[in-house]
Amino acid sequence: MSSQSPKTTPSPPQLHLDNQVCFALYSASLAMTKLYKPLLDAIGLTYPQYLAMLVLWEQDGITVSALGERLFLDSGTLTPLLKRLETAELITRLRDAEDERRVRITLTANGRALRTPAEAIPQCVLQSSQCALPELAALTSQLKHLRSNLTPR
Amino acid sequence: MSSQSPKTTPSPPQLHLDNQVCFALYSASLAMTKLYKPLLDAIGLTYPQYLAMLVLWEQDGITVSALGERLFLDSGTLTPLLKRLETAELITRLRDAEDERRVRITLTANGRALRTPAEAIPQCVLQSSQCALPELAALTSQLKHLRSNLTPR
DNA sequence: CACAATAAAATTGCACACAATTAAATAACG
DNA sequence: CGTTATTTAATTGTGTGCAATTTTATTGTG
Repeated sequence: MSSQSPKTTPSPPQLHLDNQVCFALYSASLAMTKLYKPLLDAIGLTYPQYLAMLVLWEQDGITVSALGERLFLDSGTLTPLLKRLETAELITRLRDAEDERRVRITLTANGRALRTPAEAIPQCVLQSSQCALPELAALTSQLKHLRSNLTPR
Repeated sequence: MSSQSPKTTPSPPQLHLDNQVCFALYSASLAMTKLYKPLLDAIGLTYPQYLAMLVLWEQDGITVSALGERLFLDSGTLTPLLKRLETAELITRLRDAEDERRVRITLTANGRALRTPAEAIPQCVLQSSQCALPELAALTSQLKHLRSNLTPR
């Protein structure tokens, strides 16, 4: 004799949006990307392009597949992204003479030089995040742990 | 007099990929989506469509903008997504008679019925994540806190 | 009531993500 | 040595995300 419609039951708590880790993760990640947007616009990169550049600043001359392993992305995502970085003259894409299947990504002078303005970004993000550094470090480590649990070997 | 190339300096630690919260967040979120993929394929939803359905199972008849506020997504993302859910006959999209600018999203019988198989998913994800529930709950709350700090009011 | 300001969706254009397939090169093996 | 298997990128097609613009409807103001 409730006033509710006879055919519907309330959604169970385990299905509530705000109880889902997956949504907290998804929405926090999108919010983070939006925070980076204006900073990256200033140096002409998109967020995934910035991640690729972070790897290249550490390991120049890496192959597409090695880059993909660092970023957890495949050639379907990376090939067009890298072509755009090439068009922007930040990298070159060259077949490896040793093994013609491989494509090596090498920074141009422009690409190397872009690191200098990029070095200011992490500090900038830290401040906007309104979070303490140790808190963020702890979160990073928990997220890596979760990621490694979620990623099939 | 080092053996290194004279023009390059090692990338500073604050730029290292594995020291970035943003990348931990980004890569964990993508890994989570991949974990959901086979479960959602079984009920014919993509991951963002599933999130929209979670909201609708809680609040049927909501407007597009209210849905967007829950999901932190705008009409540019939601309109095509909702059209696909309409084509799949899970929802209807109807202009509000009170205010013709608004579009109300209402579940169809199929859409309501889909909740039952969906109820098994969270348990399933929990197990695959190899994480303890309290750990995930704590992470969820930290992520929400971060998201609210990152989201401009 | 006219008319400017505001609000809600939709549209357009660009850049991811990713599954699935294809193409080319190398490795493995009988 | 030749054929099969494997590896590496590229390609194709679908579905997001999001900025910017457009369209239509409502609200606010004189």
